[in-house]
Amino acid sequence: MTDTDGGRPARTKRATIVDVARHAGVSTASASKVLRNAYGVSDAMKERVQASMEALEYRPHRPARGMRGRTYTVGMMVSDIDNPYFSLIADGLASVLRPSDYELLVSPGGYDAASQNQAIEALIDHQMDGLILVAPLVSPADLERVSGEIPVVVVGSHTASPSVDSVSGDDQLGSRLVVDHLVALGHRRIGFVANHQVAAESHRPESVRLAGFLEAMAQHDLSDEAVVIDTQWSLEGGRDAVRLIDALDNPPSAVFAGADITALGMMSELWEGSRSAPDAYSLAGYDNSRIASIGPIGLTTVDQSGHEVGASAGRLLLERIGGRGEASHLLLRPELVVRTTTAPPTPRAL
Amino acid sequence: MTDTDGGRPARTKRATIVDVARHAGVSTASASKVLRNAYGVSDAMKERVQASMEALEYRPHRPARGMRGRTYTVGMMVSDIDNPYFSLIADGLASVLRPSDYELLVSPGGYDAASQNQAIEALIDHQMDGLILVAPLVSPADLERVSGEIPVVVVGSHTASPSVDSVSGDDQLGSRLVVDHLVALGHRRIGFVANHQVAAESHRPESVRLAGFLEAMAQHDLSDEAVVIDTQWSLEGGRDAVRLIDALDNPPSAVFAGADITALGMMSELWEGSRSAPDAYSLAGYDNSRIASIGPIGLTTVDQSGHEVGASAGRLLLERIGGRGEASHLLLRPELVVRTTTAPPTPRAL
DNA sequence: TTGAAAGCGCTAACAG
DNA sequence: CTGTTAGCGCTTTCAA
Repeated sequence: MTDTDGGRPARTKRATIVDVARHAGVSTASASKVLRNAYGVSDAMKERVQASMEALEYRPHRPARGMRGRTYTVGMMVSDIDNPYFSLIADGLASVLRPSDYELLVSPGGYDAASQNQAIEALIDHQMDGLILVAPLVSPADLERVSGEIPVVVVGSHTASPSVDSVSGDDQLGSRLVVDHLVALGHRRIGFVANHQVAAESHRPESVRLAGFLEAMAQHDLSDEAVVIDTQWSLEGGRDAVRLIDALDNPPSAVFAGADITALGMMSELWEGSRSAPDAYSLAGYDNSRIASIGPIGLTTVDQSGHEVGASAGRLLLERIGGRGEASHLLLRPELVVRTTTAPPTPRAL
Repeated sequence: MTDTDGGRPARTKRATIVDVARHAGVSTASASKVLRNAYGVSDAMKERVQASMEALEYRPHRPARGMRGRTYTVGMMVSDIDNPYFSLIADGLASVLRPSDYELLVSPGGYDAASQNQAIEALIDHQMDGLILVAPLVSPADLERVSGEIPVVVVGSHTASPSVDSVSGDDQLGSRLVVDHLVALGHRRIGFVANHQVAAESHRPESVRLAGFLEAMAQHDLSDEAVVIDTQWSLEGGRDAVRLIDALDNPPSAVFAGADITALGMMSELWEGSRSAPDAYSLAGYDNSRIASIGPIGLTTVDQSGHEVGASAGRLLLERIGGRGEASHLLLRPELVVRTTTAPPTPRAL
């Protein structure tokens, strides 16, 4: 016991709950209770312990907490951290987590089901208290399995699962807003850039947006004028879309790109051919990512209020962790943001 | 036990290393050694244990590992997950982490020193094996303290600390590339948009880029033509910059925005006044974020190869965790990417 | 209201 | 080369 070394400023070990308890002259069990705001501690003890925690600069060791109870950490799985929309979600999430003493950690899961599954498992292995999965590519069955182990809120996918909470924008409505806008402008033949899917999965936003597009066209008696371009929702996919449209016999006068990123790829490709929207054709995106508002871009798009989505997801997750039993599904109302890439159809010289 | 009930989703408890050991008929210590690829296990045992791990779908519990040894997780602190450049870094990082069995978790630390410090502490509390701090706003003293507890690689800040590794672009050179390019185009009076700092901190990229700008101007005998505009590196700061430049008696014919995000703000503001680059003045950014390459934007900028930065940072961190003692500092060579926002000066009608 | 003590799943001495 | 055993820092019965 060479503990009599007092005076050395170089304290290298961090304080544990045992140190706190000793410093406050109480048992570790009591210190733990104070730490967790648990039931049954006198105010006097609470104060004393908290003072000791401050004095020792005590910070609980999360893995240790995780061994028995909670880690007070929630994990968020995204495909890629570079998505302006995800960032808005993270912001909203953070805003509800901050006041609670929960903390957020983000895992970039990549773009395929296998690597996303791995990312999710890693989050579980870390003993997170709950998970936010943003537009996950995993199968419903996997989702079910995961939600058996840990509270899960899915963002972006339209699930009605009884074991998973969800928050998403009303993509059906969003598509209708775009079509209504384009039709009001005078367009009749309208294209939709679809995100190619191996298997049609009705719960994914791309499916809902496509369905919404087709339905809205039908409501305008324009089913015959709906043209679906099948590529990928990405910069490169947008470029492909332009080429595919160019190859069409009867091209549309307006195109709903399905996602901002696709619209940006299209704008880039058009630009390289010395063309632009809305001159070549009107163009609308979806997401209202920050880039869409930059002057020279000025993309007409649909805003889904990522911040609100994230905040709602956070609230749902906290409720779930707190013990709510039944699943809760939120559908948020999107809004159309009209900018400069949509205009009445250009009369074509024949 | 109603375990024979075919419909019930079976296992609810996950396998532990004890289960694996029992299943393989060995001690937990041996199972642990196999798990860690540790020294001194016969091939026969290794095989048997690995088979058991597969059979039981064993996945190590990270908090438990963290209690005694490593968590095999590295944490990355960024201000905001929505930064295209950070995403490139994360990609590069992931590419070197994947083959090792390390995993990456990202913490959005926000835009002030206090919240970043908190994020860093949280990462430490999670018992991460190492930290990547991207352009951290924390003080050198705090950095020193942190690096005493855990291996740290700083990305983006030019530190020469003996206890912290670092990887950054050669911002001094980057600035010179831009100035050389603009001067070669025929510009003489050139502006630099500075990121306002409360205290001048020479290690921060903004300081180095400013210094590099001034030095390059001096080398061209153009010190008198260097005009520094003091705002913030953000979309809004870019807008301010345009207004500040408009108020100048003798405005520059070219502006180096210091960062892409600032240049984008400037483009937006110019656009709203029906102006654009390079007509109003030539404009260059820094970072080569993905948006910069979008056709209608076409921003001339400096590429720092985020992927390479991230990969290098990952390698350094792994080495450090592996036991390397002395600090290592990498300076990566940036490259100029010329696009459409820079051109020879427009002759002004007087 | 408080405290003693038994683990959580894993790793790291140390024996055999 | 393999096994036994003692914790890591915390939470949680269960007594006092």
